[in-house]
Amino acid sequence: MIKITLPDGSIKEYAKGASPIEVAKSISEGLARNVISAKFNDNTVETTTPLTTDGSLTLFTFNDTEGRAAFWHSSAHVLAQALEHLYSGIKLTIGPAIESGFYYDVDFGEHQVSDKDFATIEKKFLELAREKNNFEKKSVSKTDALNRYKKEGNDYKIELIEGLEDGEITFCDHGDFTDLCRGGHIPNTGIIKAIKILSIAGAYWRGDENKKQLTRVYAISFPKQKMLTEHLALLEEAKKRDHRKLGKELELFTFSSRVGQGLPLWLPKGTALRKRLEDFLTKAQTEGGYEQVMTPHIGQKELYVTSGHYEKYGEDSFQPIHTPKEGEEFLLKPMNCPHHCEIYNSKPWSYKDLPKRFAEFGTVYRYEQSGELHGLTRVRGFTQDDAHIFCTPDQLDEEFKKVIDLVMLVFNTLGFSNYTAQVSLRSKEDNSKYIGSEENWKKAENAILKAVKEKNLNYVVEYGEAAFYGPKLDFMVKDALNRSWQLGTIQVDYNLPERFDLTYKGSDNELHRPVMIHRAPFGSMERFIAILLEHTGGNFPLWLSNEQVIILPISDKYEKYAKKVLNTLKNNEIRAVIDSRTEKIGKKIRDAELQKIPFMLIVGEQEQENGTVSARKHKEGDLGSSSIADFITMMNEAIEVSKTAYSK
RNA sequence: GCCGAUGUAGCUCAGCUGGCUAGAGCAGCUGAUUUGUAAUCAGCAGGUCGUGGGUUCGAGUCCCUCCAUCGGCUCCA
Repeated sequence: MIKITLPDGSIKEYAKGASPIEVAKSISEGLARNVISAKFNDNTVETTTPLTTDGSLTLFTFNDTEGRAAFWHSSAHVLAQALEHLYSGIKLTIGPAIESGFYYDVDFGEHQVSDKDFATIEKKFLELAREKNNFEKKSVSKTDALNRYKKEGNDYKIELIEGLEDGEITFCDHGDFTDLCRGGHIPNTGIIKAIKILSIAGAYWRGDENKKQLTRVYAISFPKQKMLTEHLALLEEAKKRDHRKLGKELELFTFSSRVGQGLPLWLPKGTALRKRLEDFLTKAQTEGGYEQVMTPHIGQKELYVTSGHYEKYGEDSFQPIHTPKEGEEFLLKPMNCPHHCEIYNSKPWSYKDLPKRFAEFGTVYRYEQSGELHGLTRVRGFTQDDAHIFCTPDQLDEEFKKVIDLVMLVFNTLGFSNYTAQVSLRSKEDNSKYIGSEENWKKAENAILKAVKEKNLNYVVEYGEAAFYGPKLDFMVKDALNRSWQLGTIQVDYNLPERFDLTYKGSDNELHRPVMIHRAPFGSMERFIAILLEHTGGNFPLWLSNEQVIILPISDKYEKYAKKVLNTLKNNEIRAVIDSRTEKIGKKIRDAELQKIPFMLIVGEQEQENGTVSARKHKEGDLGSSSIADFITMMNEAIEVSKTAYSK
């Protein structure tokens, strides 16, 4: 007998060799039906794996992340099987589960696959799934494994197997299909009831653009058809929050192919919104001891050669601007730091002057690859809410923590509670793309790690994500379709101060090197507004809305009174407009609702006589009538609340 | 940059396998209506069908180039 500890702490005895599914059966038939994956002593096991020792067992259903991973990973096997049935001679590579579904990377050889083939693939998939074949894992010797794929001529699998230790290689069979696999499957294929091929895309083998590009088939599967239908409906809903769609509807920004790819044009309403965000941050920064500076949009090439940016990005960026003078070259400013370094260099500093905090809404231009451009989140011309802090080494920790506080203020005020703090460090393997001494990198990394710990931030460490001159603390936020974007960023830099020979006079009367912090709480105005749009669906917090109130006269007889109300609101710093079209009130309300204006004021005969307004709240409806003064009081309170709505 | 898809009026879309002057709704303009909590009615106007080439008696429809957009990959100072 073996003793099995269950998640609730209870311990039950089973015959040696009992499988997780048998354990589930002993608890309830219903559970046994739904169990699709299991973990035994922290190892993922098949539901049919015989358990031979005492240990703790966790059972997973589709409701668990682990269960879904097993479900989707198993689905990838069936997808591969379906593809092998439909396309002869294809080479399989890898097929993992992802956050939402799974994919399989395939070398289709001569075959051309496009979205017109999705229906056929789905049909074959379901046909194979319905065979209800069990997933069976087996150990294979390295030689046998290699021989199998050598026979098939599948170099990808051979490469994978060569990276594995003999003795740890396993295959998984179901029906007529076998794949190299470390395991973690659902009991049988019959559990998969619904499948949707979502898209196909090119993906480089091993993520290396110098290697062959494979075809990646993305799909998602479910144990019930209804779940698939719901999932697809959810995707449709998310598309309605797409910032590109909302930006157009709300007239915030546009693009013109004549101006150029990735070069956003800010419309009046978008500009007003952006200005409001800039004002909000400027105020917070002024309180935090920052000083505003301004620098030009171009700089001599030498400036970026000094900073190291030219060597790193010069070839793949906008090329130098030439002047009538021989050999004179300017670059469009791709970042503000070198300019700010030169501002620092404009006079000698004492340790008593530091820290200096130079802030600028600095517009920069980067030649992003055409395939990378994406609405406002990835553009070629954008404005960073940039600042550079020059401080003594002693001040670094304190300054870094203050910047974290500032980022948190921004995120809390705008409701980004769902962020990931990511400590972006150098690659573990290849340090060739970074500049600066090992010692300085270590110091910078330690400063960041110390600060996040002292600030009690939940953070993840990502290797290979550092900037070439230093490590970063990045604040990642997801868009409507769950894609992660870097918004806020804080970077510690010991390198640029050296390259620009920045100094300050210490109390010892010697020259010392300051440390530099690069930081941008929004990241860029463009990307931040894009993500804000997707999070709010265009229903901005009241303090940020361009039009907080729209006045809707019942007919043009009440135009005069409407204007009086408008002026009263304006005198009280409430942003309002009048809809004076000769439309029926229902139409005006509908249009105001579609424009997502937070409050509507209906004014007609009654209101004019009594000096009142009838308020209506966006999405919520009639609030009843009140005096203008009472409405203003209510508005001012609501605006204040909207500034702190998300703070804890 | 790479793989795949898409591109018809300001917006959302129709236009089957190539066949008469390219359609609709909304938005716009004009007129009528003076309206009470999500669309008043009528009329008018609006498109070199992304661009340039080609095939054809004939191209929005088929082929190629380029441009732009979308989903990924790679990249992201």
